[in-house]
Amino acid sequence: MRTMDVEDLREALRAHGQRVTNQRLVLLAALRGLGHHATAEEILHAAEDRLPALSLPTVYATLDLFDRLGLVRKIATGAGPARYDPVLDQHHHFTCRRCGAVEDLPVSVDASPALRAAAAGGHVPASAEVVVSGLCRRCAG
Amino acid sequence: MRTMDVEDLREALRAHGQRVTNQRLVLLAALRGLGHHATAEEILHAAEDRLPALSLPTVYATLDLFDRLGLVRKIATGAGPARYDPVLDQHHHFTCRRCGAVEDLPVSVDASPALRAAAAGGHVPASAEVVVSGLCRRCAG
DNA sequence: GTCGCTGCAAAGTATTTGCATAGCC
DNA sequence: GGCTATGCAAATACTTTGCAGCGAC
Repeated sequence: MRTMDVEDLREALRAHGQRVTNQRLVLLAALRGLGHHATAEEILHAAEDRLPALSLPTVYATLDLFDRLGLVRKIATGAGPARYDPVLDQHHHFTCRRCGAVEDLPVSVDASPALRAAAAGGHVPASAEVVVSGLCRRCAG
Repeated sequence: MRTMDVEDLREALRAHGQRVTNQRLVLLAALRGLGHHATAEEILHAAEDRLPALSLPTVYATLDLFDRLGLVRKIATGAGPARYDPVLDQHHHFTCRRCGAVEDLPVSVDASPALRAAAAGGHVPASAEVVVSGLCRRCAG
């Protein structure tokens, strides 16, 4: 699968009538560069050398925009701050109940019955994923 | 399936060396009585006539205990406060991105590959569920 | 009687809002 | 040039913590 680069982001933003700003370009690159499911604060720090005046509210606003455009997925863990996942293909998640860590589960599960059930209930489903929760390696050990 | 009643809760608490208190008995009954995926505050209000001095920290502590004992499931929505689900059988959830509402999806999906993948990754999985997110009837309309 | 649960107050963490300025289109 | 995004400060929302007294065992 093709990875999302700067040009793709420009296009996606324009297609939705959103402005192309440095903050948006750098923040998506920073999240992707971190290579894991980062928090807003981690993304802020990762981008600070390129945007020294960057603020946390901007990070939240930008990630929220990306989430609405389908460029990232916000993952609320229930333990600590939300994590953000750059979406490149369909995958599922493990989340630790104790520390809030999130890890990808590269398995294929057919969740379409759940999507259909949500639609049948009158809702407008956007995505379906399997969430496994428990204790991560670290917290269990 | 049999529903969890007061006697079951007594047993479950004793089996884990936990004390059987009025707050615990009333709070589980209140959550079950509400008939939906309630927030801590909703549960507090639902129990207030039976326990006028009940406090929100106690509600949180009690729901957290129930969650650890597997009597309820905490559902972090990412929009608004967490919801709590009295667990009686295996089911999945729809959550609204905008208002945080949670609804059951009475479908059967085989999520066991995801459980196995988590275990293979060194984690200790406790449960797996399909989470469909999107806009609920109300927010979409 | 002991130890854990509860209630209260307070703090802490995560996230959002209001407003003035800067910067994209 | 108009209008949106950003940065800053502050506020809000949610949840947890510390401690003293009560109640289960």
